[in-house]
Formats: sequence, C-alpha cells, structure tokens
Amino acid sequence: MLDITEVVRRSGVPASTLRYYEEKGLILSTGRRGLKRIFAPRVLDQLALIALGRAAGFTLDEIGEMFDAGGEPSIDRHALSAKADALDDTIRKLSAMRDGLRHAAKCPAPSHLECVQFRRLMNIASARMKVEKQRGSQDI
Amino acid sequence: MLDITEVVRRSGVPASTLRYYEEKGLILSTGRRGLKRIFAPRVLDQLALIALGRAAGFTLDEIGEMFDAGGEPSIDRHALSAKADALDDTIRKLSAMRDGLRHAAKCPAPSHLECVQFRRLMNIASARMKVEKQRGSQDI
DNA sequence: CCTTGACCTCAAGCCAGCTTCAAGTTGCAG
DNA sequence: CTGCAACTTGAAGCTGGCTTGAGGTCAAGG
Repeated sequence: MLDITEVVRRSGVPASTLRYYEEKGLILSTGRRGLKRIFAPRVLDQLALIALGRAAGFTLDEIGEMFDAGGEPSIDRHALSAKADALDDTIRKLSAMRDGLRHAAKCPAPSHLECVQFRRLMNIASARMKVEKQRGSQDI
Repeated sequence: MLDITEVVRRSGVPASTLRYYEEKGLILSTGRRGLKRIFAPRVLDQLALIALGRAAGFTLDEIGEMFDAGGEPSIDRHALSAKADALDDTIRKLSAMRDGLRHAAKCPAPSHLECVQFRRLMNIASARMKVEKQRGSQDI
C-alpha cells in the first residue's frame, strides 16, 4: 500500500494529477488513512497505461471508456478494435509526415511544394485525413 | 487568386481559422481587395501541410518553425531531422498501443495487467516515453 | 445612389487537461 | 500534548487552438 507521495515518487505523476484522475474515475484510491489517500501498487500500472493512451492521442474520456478504474480493458472488444484501427490510420499519417520531413531535410529542390516526391507524401497523408474526418475519429 | 470564401470551400478550413493562422504567421494573404483578403492558390497546399503537421501532433508554433509562411521547409535541416526522429519514437509508441489494444480485444486473460504479453507491450512503450521526457520532445 | 451581405477587427469565450491557491485537517516526531 | 509538514478540498487560473459576437466597412447588384 502506497501513500500519494510514494506514488508520485515512483510514477513521476504529480499529486494534483493523481487527484484529478481519481476525480475523473480513471484510477481508484483503495482507502484513506485519516484524510490521506492510500493506493494499491497496481495503480502504478494503471498510470503507465494512461500515459500510454495519452501519448497515443486518446482523450482521458476515451481512456476511461477503454479501461475501467481498475485498469482492466473494457468488455467492449469491438470498441477496442476500433481504437486500434484508428491508431493504424494515425500511424500511416505520421509515417508520411516523417518521410516528408526527412525528404525535405535532404532534397535540394527550390520549392518543396512543387517537388513531386514531397507532394506525393503530402497527398497520401491528407487523403487519409479526409477518411478520418468522415468517421469523426482519432483527431490527435 | 482566391477570396477567403473560395479558400474555405476548397480547403474545408473555416474562415476564422484562416484569419487565426494568418495572424500567427503560418500563412500569408497576398493582398486585399478593399478590406477583403486575397489568397494565392498555393495557400491550399500550405493548409494541407499544416493539417498534416497538426495530425502528427505538432503545435502550430512548431509547424511555424518547420515551414515558413510561404510553406517552404525551414532552412534548418537539422531541426527537420530531429522532428522526424521524434515522430519515429511516437510511431513506436502508437504501434505498441495498437498492438496492446488488439491483444486486449482478443486475449481471454482474467487480468490484463498481469498478462505477460500485455505487460511486454506496455513496457516497450513506457520505456520509450521516459526517453522522450528526458529529451523534452514530442509529447502529443 | 443606396442597400445588402460578405467581409473585416478586436475582444471575449470555450474545451481539455491540468496546476495553483487559499483555507482547513491530521498523522506523527519531539 | 504540541506543532508542523504533509495532506485535504473546492474553486479559480492557465495554455493551445480555435470560435463567437458585436459593431464597422465596402464592392457590387438593382
């Protein structure tokens, strides 16, 4: 059993954020010693999961839908797959952006907006984006 | 030469956003007819580029550093490469997240936080994240 | 020439995700 | 038992990226 300071020390997540997450129902404190929250060690895993989700561009609400306050994945396997698909699209966009940047860093073309290769990368990614807008998903 | 309504129609970007981007120095209007802004067709490409950057998790300020108001990549090739590297890290995290979600959608384990495969995916991604925090980069 | 409505500006507002602040409580070292 | 540092709460504040609103200007059609 960990007090909030210990959780802060081990996770690097500020106390204010822990209280905020608890208020939002993303984590649970297992009890109180007086006023003070007590956490089960498992909260450290949940925090890692939340950080991962945030880094993947999900909102806190979405993460809340994917995992319960105990950190277990939602029963809705279909929703989980849908999130995974959304991530695939995002990954494709990011890859195009990365390739575009790498190309721009190398290519000596006078105007990149007119460089064939650069435009091709741009188009791949922006075509993807329109698809996503239609579906209204995963707009990091 | 396009007026703002035409740019809105062709790009899907709201007029308020166009004015905001101009104010921020991300795009340029090439002149005025009376009070009204006139844009060169090239602004459509720049908007696509900005949308791509946003989707890749860059802030407007970062995009401003990567590309000048004409849409040409920054002269600082080193910075462009650095952004590309940051994207590589992000892509790795997202891939781990995606795999984790796909696994969670399938795996019948009672507790995923104790599922070896799930934990392995989590760890890959959170190790990556610490590296990024140290470098202070790309925290979508 | 006059109206109209598309554009303009500037300021304020909104949402997410936190952080900060003021004021109150309490476990525990001395 | 006392004191104080570490916790607590609730509300307000902040940043980024826009959107909205009030009030003003002006180009073009009738």
